[in-house]
Amino acid sequence: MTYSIGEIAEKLGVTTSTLRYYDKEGLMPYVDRNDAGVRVFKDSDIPWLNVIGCLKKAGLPIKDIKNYIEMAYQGDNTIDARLQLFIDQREAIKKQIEELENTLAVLDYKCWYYETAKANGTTDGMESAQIPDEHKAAWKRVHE
Amino acid sequence: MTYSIGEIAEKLGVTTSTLRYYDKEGLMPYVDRNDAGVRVFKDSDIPWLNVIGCLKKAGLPIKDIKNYIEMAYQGDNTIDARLQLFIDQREAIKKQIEELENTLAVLDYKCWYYETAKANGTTDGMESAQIPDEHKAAWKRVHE
DNA sequence: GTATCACTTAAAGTTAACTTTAAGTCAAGA
DNA sequence: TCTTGACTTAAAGTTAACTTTAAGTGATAC
Repeated sequence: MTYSIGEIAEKLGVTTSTLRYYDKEGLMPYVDRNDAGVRVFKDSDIPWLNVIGCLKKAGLPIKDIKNYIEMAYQGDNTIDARLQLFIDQREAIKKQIEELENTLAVLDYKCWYYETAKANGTTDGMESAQIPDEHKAAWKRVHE
Repeated sequence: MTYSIGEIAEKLGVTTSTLRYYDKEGLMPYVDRNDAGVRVFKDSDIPWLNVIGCLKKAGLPIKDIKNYIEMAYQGDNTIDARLQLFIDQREAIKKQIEELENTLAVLDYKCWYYETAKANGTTDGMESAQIPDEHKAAWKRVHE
C-alpha cells in the first residue's frame, strides 16, 4: 500500500508544506520517489513518522530528530546512543508532566477563587477568605 | 519588602530582559517605579508574576495574558470572563497531560525496544520480537 | 573624582518552525 | 486539447518570544 503526501498529511493532521519542510530538514530519507520525483509513502514509513511526532511532542528540536534518523541509518553501532536519547526524552517528558500537574493545581485554585468571587459578586474579601485544604499548596506556590 | 528587577528575575529564574519585555507587553502594570524611573517590585506583585508564569506554562500567549491582566484591572464585571479563562486553561492543561502520557508510553516502548536491541547487539529481528503486554498499545499507535 | 554596577529605553537582531509564493510538472477528465 | 488538481522546488515571508545592542542615568565603592 502506498500513499501520497496529501494522504499522509491528512492522516497525521499536518499540512503538506510541513511534511515537505521535514523532508528538507532531513527527517524523511526513507521516503521513496517515483520517476516524476513525486514522494511515494509506504506502510513502513508510518512508524518513522509517528516516532518523529512522538519526539516532537517531547519537545525535541528538528535537528536533534534528524540526528536520531541519521543514527538509525548508521546501524547497530548507534544502538546505545539511540537508547540514551529515548531514556533522556522519557525523563524530560516525566518532568514536563510533573510541571503540568503543578500548573493544573494552580489553575484549580484559581477556578475555585473565581467561582467563589462569582458567587459573592465581587473579588473583595477574597484575600481573607478561608482557602479549602485542597488548594492550600497551590495558594502557597502562587504567593511565594 | 521591595525588590529590584534583578532580584525578581533571579527568584523567577528568568532574565531581566524577559521581565522588561513582559512589562513592555503590558503584563506588569502593577509594578511601581521610584523617582528615577527604576522598577520597584513589592510582595503583592509576586502572585501576579506567578499567575503569569502559570498561564505561560499552560501555553497562553502573552497577548492573552495581557488581556487577563486588563480584565483583572477592570474589576468585578469581568469575574465571569476570568473564571471562564481559567476553566478553559484547566481543560487545555488536562488535555496536554493526557497527550504527554501517551507520548510517555511510546517512549517507554522505544526504551524497551533499544534495551532489547542492545542486549542482542543488533536491531535485526526486532520486527518479529515478542512485544511485552505493557508496550502493545504504544506499538499499535506507532504502527498505524 | 572616577570606576563600577545595576538599572533605564528604543530599536534592531535572533531563532525555530513553519507558511506562503512563484513558477513549473504531470496525470486524469470533459 | 485544455483545464483542473495534486504534486514539485527554491526562496522569501511570518510569528512569537525573547535577546542583544547602544546610549544613557544614578548610586555606591575606592
